[in-house]
Amino acid sequence: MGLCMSKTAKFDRQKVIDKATNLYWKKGFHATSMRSLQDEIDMRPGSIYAAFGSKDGLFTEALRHYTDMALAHLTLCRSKHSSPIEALKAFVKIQVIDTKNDAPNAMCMLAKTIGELTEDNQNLIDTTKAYLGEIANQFVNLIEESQAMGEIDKDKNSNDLSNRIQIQIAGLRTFAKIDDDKNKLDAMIEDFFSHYPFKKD
Amino acid sequence: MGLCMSKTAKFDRQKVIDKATNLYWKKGFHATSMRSLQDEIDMRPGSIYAAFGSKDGLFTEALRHYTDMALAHLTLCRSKHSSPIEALKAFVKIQVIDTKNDAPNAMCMLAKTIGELTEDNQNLIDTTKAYLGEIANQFVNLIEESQAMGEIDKDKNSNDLSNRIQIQIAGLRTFAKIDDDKNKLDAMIEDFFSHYPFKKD
DNA sequence: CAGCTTATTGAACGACTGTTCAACAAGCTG
DNA sequence: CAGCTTGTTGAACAGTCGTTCAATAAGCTG
Repeated sequence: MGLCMSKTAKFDRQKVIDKATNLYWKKGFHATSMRSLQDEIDMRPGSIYAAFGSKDGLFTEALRHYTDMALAHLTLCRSKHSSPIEALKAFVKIQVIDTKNDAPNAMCMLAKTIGELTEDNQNLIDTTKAYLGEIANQFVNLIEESQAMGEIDKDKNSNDLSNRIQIQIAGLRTFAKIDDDKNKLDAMIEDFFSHYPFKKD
Repeated sequence: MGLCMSKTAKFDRQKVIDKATNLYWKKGFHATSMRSLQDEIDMRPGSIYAAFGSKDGLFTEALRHYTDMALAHLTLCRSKHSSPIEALKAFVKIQVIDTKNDAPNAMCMLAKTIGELTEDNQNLIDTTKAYLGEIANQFVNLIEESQAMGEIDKDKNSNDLSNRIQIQIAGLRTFAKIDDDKNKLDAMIEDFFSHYPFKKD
């Protein structure tokens, strides 16, 4: 028996997920209809459901893809800066400032999802929380690296600092939707990383 | 001609708006259907549309009501604290911590709306931004009062400080959906108001 | 009570929702 | 090419969406 005796030609799964992610990110879960997704990714309902199972299923893949992009950004920032704290600052600036130009939505897709969904979609919420946790874990790694280098006080709880960074990103990206003065946003991020609890008070 | 010759008995408009606000706040604009609103406020479609015009119209009234409640909370906090900065801190704690128990949603309804809606509902976004501005103005008033009393450095820009408070509220309320450790949230709020740029660094 | 005005009702509308499935197309194996 | 398996199609489904409107009910005026 051959390993594969059938039709093989398929859509580019990664490209499809990327386009779906952009639409979900821009409009949110509820405001994104399967019809508009069909147009965006140029697939018919049958193919979409065969490949992803449901609207929830495709959304879950979009959340995963979004998280992977964020983690990749973070790794890239780390490679560009010898200082882990500078890498974190650069990452925050990308998320808060650069996102205003090129991204489908100024909001973080994960934060937006946490805010939008209710217990009616508990599994999507749980997935989203888990992915936010993955990003937070990388923050913790960079913070502990920074502490080992003496940049940050070793007495500080790395998990707590990680939480504070996530809070700033969520807050700043919400604020950026109201007032997108890039200089102001940049100054606030600089301030955040150059005062308590990151620098001695 | 009499001033009013007709049926007068009506529903309690304020109570209806309050219930509608709770549902919109909990589920968001898109996930709230007119059918579920009908059940919640116990009115038939014709009455709702006669009184509020549309789903958007009722939502606009809900946003106004939410804003009025926030402003009332702020005024109450001011009356309870001789220090304007303590009043602000108390307000933030109410918004971030107490809201976990009694409110329909841990998120700020205005921030949630800003995040959820797109240019398809530009007028609702504009209204929401204006209401966030009203709250920010009251923050500015309290901050300048605080500066006049010597609590906060007069060189600091009151508008900038107001923005920073809004950013903290948005960020903390998002974070509270993931990790609702009240002690942690309380400590972060205390930290925020007792360090730069509110206290000397 | 009659007559006017206005509030309320709820069935109904067309459009849209997420999803299904029988029919069809396409590539591999033998 | 025949035969099998799998991918793709799009019409169609039952349900829900926001909204309308003719019919009815209810209170005020005269």
